[in-house]
Amino acid sequence: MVTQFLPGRGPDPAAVRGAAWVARCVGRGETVPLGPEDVAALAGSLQTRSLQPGQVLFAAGTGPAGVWLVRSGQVELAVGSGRRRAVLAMLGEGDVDGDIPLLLRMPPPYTARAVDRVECLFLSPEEFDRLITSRGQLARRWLTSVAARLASSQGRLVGLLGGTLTAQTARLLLDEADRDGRIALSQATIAAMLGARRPSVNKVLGELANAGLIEVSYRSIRLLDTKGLGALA
Amino acid sequence: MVTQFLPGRGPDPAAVRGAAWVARCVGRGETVPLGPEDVAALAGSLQTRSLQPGQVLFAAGTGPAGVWLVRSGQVELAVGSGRRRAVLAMLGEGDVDGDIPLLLRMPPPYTARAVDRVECLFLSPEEFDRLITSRGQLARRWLTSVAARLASSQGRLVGLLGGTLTAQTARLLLDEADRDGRIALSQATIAAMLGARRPSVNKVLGELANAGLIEVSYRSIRLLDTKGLGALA
DNA sequence: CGTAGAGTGTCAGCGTGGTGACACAGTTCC
DNA sequence: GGAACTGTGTCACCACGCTGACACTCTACG
Repeated sequence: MVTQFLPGRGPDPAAVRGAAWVARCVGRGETVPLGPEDVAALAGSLQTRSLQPGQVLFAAGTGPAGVWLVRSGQVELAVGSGRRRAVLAMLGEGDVDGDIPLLLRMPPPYTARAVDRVECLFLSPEEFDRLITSRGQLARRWLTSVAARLASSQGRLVGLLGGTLTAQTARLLLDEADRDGRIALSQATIAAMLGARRPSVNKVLGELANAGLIEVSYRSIRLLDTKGLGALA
Repeated sequence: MVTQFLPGRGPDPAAVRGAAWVARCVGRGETVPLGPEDVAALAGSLQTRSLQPGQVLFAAGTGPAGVWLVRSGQVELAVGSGRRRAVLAMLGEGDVDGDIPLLLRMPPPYTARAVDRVECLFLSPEEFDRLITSRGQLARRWLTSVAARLASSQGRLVGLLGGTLTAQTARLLLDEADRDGRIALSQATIAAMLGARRPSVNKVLGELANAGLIEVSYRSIRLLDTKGLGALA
């Protein structure tokens, strides 16, 4: 499922909407606004792609695939599989990945896999290179996007380095919750994000639920007491 | 101790050397060469600064201080103190930090502190902003620098998520070793980088030394068998 | 040279979290 | 509606790493 801008036939409306969305979501708009030409250049390069649950966006160790921008659904960045699976991050709406291997010219160290059905925008390696090289504002904006990811990665690091499993779990829940205080992750995935095992995470979640801090249901957790969780973390 | 380029009196030789050094070290030179004008602009903005052991480059939660480029010595990026100290990274020659808070317009989440006597180059927030905004090649180059830091942070994340303390230690030693296979860190610092306690790390290092994989001395470890360590990790 | 401070080696006791396993609940799809 | 699958709750046993402590060694510096 691929749609692409065809030069000479007018811009693909889906790509134009996608470009406007990128202009809002990637990096910090407040400080580095994108001009109309930047958005138009984006619209000419973006493809839209749909992925089935379990489908791989790019695999660890393979040649660089391209840049993915998630419009809906969840994407898991993980290393290893089975009992040794370590989850680096979960991408949701507005998140970007795949650019780092291109910038550093090295294969991605982790595998990106769709959890749900996922709708993405996609930039080929060549298009990404061209855009970053030719459009200064876009490069500047991309800089803030990568910086934000670095900050978030360092945040995870801090979360993992300190405290008991309860504290780590509390922090992770606070970090991963969406606006409404919901976390749509299986307990196995949460365990893989913490470097812990599922039974241990299950026990901790049970305790947090008993304390009235969260509500646990199937593949989903709701935060009830953000303050309380913060105190634990 | 501050030297700065004084307009009208010709460029400060130290700043010019510093700028050439930045041109070599920051980001990936192969793919994004800096032009002579870029280097000149850098030379006009860089200050050189010396720091005593224990001195703070910037502190967690304070307003953004500026961009630091380490020319010699070690800088520790840490959160918390005492028993709860978590070390995010150790900066050595060629490493950069302090730009992320500027790009994201938020206070740094960790404190940067000199371990040794440290020689740095420094860019004020305003100069950094000006350079990144006006010099496209430099922004592009900086993008690869931040991308490299993100990759390294994710590497630490993977290291922490899996395996026993022995495996984590082996990975950390491999990551932190310099060209000659030396690691100049106290065992307390290694522990703080692993989210573990010093006695545990000491025990692991003893085992690794007994196995002939490393050699442990005062504030310093030498790798003897990189392959063997890799097998453990 | 001698002292203060930082870093290292080591230990017994304890507790958190891992292991492996099984039963059951919720979801999906035919 | 029922089968197949994925996710959750729970348990007894065990081990790895934490705690707190103390003695010793190395280095820096007056």
